[in-house]
Amino acid sequence: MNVDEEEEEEVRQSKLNIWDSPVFNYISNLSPIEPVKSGHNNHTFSSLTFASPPSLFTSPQISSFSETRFAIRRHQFSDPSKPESSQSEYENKTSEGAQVATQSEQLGCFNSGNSAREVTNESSTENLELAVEFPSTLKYDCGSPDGNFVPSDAVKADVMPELASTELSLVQFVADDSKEGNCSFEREENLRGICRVEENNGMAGCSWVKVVSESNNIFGLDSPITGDHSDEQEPRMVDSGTISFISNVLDDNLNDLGKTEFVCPTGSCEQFGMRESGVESEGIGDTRETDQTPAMLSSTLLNKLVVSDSCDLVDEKRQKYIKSNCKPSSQLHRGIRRRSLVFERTETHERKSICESKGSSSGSIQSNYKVASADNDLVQNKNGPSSLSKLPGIGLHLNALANTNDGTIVKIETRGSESQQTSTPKMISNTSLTSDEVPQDICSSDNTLERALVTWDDEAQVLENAYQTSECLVGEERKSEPVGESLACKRCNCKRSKCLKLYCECFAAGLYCVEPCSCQDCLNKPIHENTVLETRKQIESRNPLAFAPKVIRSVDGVGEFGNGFSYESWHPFLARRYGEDDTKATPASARHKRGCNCRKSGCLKKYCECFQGGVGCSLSCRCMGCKNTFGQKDGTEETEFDEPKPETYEKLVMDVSLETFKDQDLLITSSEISRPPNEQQPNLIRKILLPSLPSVESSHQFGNRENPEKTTLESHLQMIPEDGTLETLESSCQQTSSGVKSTSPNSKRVSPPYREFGSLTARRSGRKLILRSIPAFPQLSTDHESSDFP
DNA sequence: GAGTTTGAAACT
DNA sequence: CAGTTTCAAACTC
Repeated sequence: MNVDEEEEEEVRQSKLNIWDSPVFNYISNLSPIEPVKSGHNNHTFSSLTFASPPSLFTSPQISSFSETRFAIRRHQFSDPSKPESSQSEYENKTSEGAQVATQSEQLGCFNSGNSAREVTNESSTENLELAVEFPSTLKYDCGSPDGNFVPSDAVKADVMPELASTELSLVQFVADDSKEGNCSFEREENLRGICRVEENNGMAGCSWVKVVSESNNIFGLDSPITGDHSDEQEPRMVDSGTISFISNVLDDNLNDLGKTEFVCPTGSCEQFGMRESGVESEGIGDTRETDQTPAMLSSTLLNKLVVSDSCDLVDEKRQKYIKSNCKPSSQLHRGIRRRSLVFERTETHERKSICESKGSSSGSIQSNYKVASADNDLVQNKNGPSSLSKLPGIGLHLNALANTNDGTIVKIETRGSESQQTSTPKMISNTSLTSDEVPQDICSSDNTLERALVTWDDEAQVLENAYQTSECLVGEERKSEPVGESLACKRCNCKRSKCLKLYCECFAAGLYCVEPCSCQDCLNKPIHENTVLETRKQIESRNPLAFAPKVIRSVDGVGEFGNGFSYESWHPFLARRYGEDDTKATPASARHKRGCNCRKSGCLKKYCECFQGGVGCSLSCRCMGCKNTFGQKDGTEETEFDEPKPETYEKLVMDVSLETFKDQDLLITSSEISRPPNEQQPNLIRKILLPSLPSVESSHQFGNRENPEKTTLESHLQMIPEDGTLETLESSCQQTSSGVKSTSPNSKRVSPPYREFGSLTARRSGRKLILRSIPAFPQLSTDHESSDFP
C-alpha cells in the first residue's frame, strides 16, 4: 500500500494522465460491468436467489455535485442489470447514442425512458463531448466500483488518488455540462468539501443525504442545471412518497444490519437526499430524473450487488473502506429484492407526481404509497401477489394491461428490466414527466395509467387515490393524444350498451370511460360506480373470466411459478420481479384464452381477437380457414389431437395441480360439483388455489368493497397471477362441466373450444395443461384422458 | 364520415 | 347448448 501511495503521490505531482495510472487500469480491469452483464432479469433472479457481496462504490461526489444528468448517467452506466445492453452497445457508450441508449435503457427500466431521453437529448452535445473526452471515465468510473465509490479525502488520497483526480475531472465536465444552470463553484475545493462533509458524517448511512445537501450548498447551485425544463416541477417532486420510500429502504436496511453503517450506493441516493433535504429545488437534476429516484435507488442497490462482486478484488485499503461502509450482502439483497417493488411504487409515485404537479392533493396517495411500501416485503415474501391489490391500477384490469397491443402495456410490464429492448417508438412510459413537456408522449400512457387508476375494482382507498390521480391526468395531461397511441386509450364508441357490457372495450378492460370515448349514455364512469360494479358483478357471475385477459402469454416452462401461474402474463409487477422479458418476444407461446371463432376474416384482421392480440391461433380456436400470421391453428406447432409433450410448464402445472388436489380433490368433487355453478366454482377455486396461496384466504383486505361476499375468491382472481389462476379457475370450471355437466352458467365463455373436441383436449398452453391435469381427479373426470396424466 | 363487415357478447 | 340477436369495432369506400 505504501508503494501505491507513493505512486499515487507521484501521479499527482507529475499529474500523469489518470488513464495511464496502473491503479486506474487495475481498477478498470476490475470493472464489474462486464461480468454482470447478464440481463436484468437474471439479476433480479440472482438477487433473489443468491447472496451477493456487499457493494459500495458510490460516486456521490459527481452526483452530489450537481446531480447533473451526467451524474445520473454514470449510475446508469454502472447499472449492471441492464439486460438489453449488449456487449457492443455497452462498449460504445462513449458515443452519444450509446449514452442516450443507455440512459434511456436504464431509465426505461424505471419506466421513465421518455423523459430520460428528452433530458439526455437536451444536452446531447455536451454529453457527447463529455463522453468522447472521457470515455474511460464514463465506462469505468461508472461501471467499476470506483465509479460508485464515495471516498473521503483520506481514502481518496490513500486509495484512489487517480480516481480522485478522475472525479475532479469529471466534476469539471459536469460543471461544464451544467453551464446552462448557474452552477458556479470551485470544483476541487468543493469536492473536497464534499468529502469532508461525508467524512464528518458519523452515520454513513445517512451521510449521503447530507453530502448531497451540503454539497449542493457548497456548489452554490443557484438554479437547476436542467432548469430549462424542470424548475417548476422539482419542488413538487419532493414529496413524502419519495421520502417515505427512502425511509423504508433505509430503515429496512438499518434494521437488517442492526444499525450497521452503510454507504449510499450512488448518486441516486443523493437525489433522495437532495429532495429530502429540500434542496431539490436548487437544480439537482431535473424533475424527471429526480422523479425516478426510487427507481434509481433501486437500481443503485442493484448496482451495489454487482459492484460488490468486485469488492474482493479491490485493493486492501479500499476493502477496508468497503468493509467499514458497505452494506452486508443481505442488505443488498434486500435492496435488490425491493427493486421491483420500488418500480411499482415508482410508478404510482410518478403518477402522484404528475398529479401533484397539477396541484392536486396527494395526501392520501402518499399515504397509500407508504402502505404499499410497507407491504412490499409482504408482497414478495408473505402474501404473494395479494398485496398488490393495494397498488392502484393493478387489480383486475388485466385486460388493460395484458390485452393492449399498443405497447403501452409492454412497456409497463417490462419497464423494470427490458426497457430498452421493449422501448417502443411510442415513448410510452409511466415516467413522471413534467407537465410542460410531456403531454403528447405521455398521453397514451396517461390514458393507460389513468384508466388503470380509475378501474373500478380497486379498494376504496386506492380507488379514491386513483380518482385523484385520474382527475389529474384526465384534467390536463391527456389533452392531446398522439396518433398511434389510440390503442392505448380505449376509446369506446358505444351507443347502446351504455358501456356496461363487454362490448365496450373500456368496460371489458375494467376501465372507466374517459374523455376520449365517444360513447353515448355512458354509465361506465366513476359517478356511476355502483352501477358499474353491479353490472360487472353480474357479468362475472356468469363468467368469472369475463374480465380476464384475453391473451395469455407464457414462456414455456420458464415463466411459471410452479403452480401454474404464468407471471409473464400476470401483471407487470410480477413479470418484472421475476425478470420477465418482453411478452411480445414470445408470440408463439401466447394464445388467446378462449380462441377465436372467425369464419371469414381468415384470422388476418383485427376482427380476430387472436390476430388482434398478436398471437397465433391455437386449438382453442374454432376459426375457419385460419391464416393467422402469428400462427395458424393447425400449424406445425401443434395438432389438435397430438399427444401432448410434457413440458416444463406442464409438469409444473400438473404437479402443482396434483399436489393441490391430492388432499382435497375428493372433497371437491362430489360435493362441489353437484352444486350450482355459481357456488361450485368458488369452492373449487378456493380449494385449488389456496393451498398454493397461503395466507390468502384470510386476506379479506383484497375483497372488493363493492362485493364483500366475493372476498376471497374474486380477490384471488384479481390478485393471483392472472394466467395461472384464471386458467386454473377456468380449467376447473371446464373440468367440472366436462366431468359432470355444464356447470358454468356461461359455459360458452368458459370453455367453448374444448367441447368441440369431445373431450378435454390435451394442449400445450398453460391452460391446456391445467385442463389436462384436472382429469387427474377420478371423480371429476369421466374423461379417458385422465389416464394420460402422468 | 357513412356504410359495411365481422365476430364477440348477449340473449332466447 | 345451440341458435339468434345485439353490439361495437374493424374495415371499406
